[in-house]
Amino acid sequence: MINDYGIHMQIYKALRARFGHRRWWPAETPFEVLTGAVLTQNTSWNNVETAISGLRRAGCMTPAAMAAMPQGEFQELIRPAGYYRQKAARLKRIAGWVEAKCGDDVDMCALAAVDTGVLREDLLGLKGIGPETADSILLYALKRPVFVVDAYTARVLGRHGLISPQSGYHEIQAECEANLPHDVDIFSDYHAQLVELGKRYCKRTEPRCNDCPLQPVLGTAEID
DNA sequence: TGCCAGGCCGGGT
DNA sequence: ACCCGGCATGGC
Repeated sequence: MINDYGIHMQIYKALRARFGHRRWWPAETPFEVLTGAVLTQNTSWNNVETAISGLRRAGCMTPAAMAAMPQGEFQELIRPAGYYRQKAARLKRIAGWVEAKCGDDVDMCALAAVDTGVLREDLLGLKGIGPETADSILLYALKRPVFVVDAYTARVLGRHGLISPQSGYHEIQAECEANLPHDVDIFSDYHAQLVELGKRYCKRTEPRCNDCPLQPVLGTAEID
């Protein structure tokens, strides 16, 4: 059977045929995924890349180096990513937490032993890590089968009537996880595909998806 | 040139 | 349990 997993698997196949396999998350190490996940909060990835390059050049893309860096100097390094005073304080504390758990290990191997649910709660307990950031770290850095919901996901699925307009993070996540195989590669690539679709066809400033590649899958019953 | 980008926190209802 | 203002830079 092809359609065992329902509508989301069909959408995924259509998007993948259209866009090809996406390479996500763009990062050299798991610790860099974590760093990027915090820096990209309500911020364009282009700005985050500038900040990440600076951190790499400064030798600051490791838990111990980041935790030890003077606050003012660290602020200047991440300034291009915006909200730099907030993010500097939070990210340095998060780096300290990682160092306490893993030492100066950019692969954060020690976290591999921790149960996903426990790890998620630990991450959510850190100031500066909310649901999306926690799940991005779990999926893209630590390879746990957790579906990530972001602004693109909610907008794309909402405009196609696949979720109710008032559904929150966990409802959207549950809807996707219930209709896909719990597989890290599927979750990763599907999320990346939805972002690509959003960027190209489902911009926030436009009232609806134009020329949407999903129409063959969804039929004509488009909802706003 | 104002609006937006791969959210989260804290205080208020 | 929601709702809101604040946080800040760079691109279009």
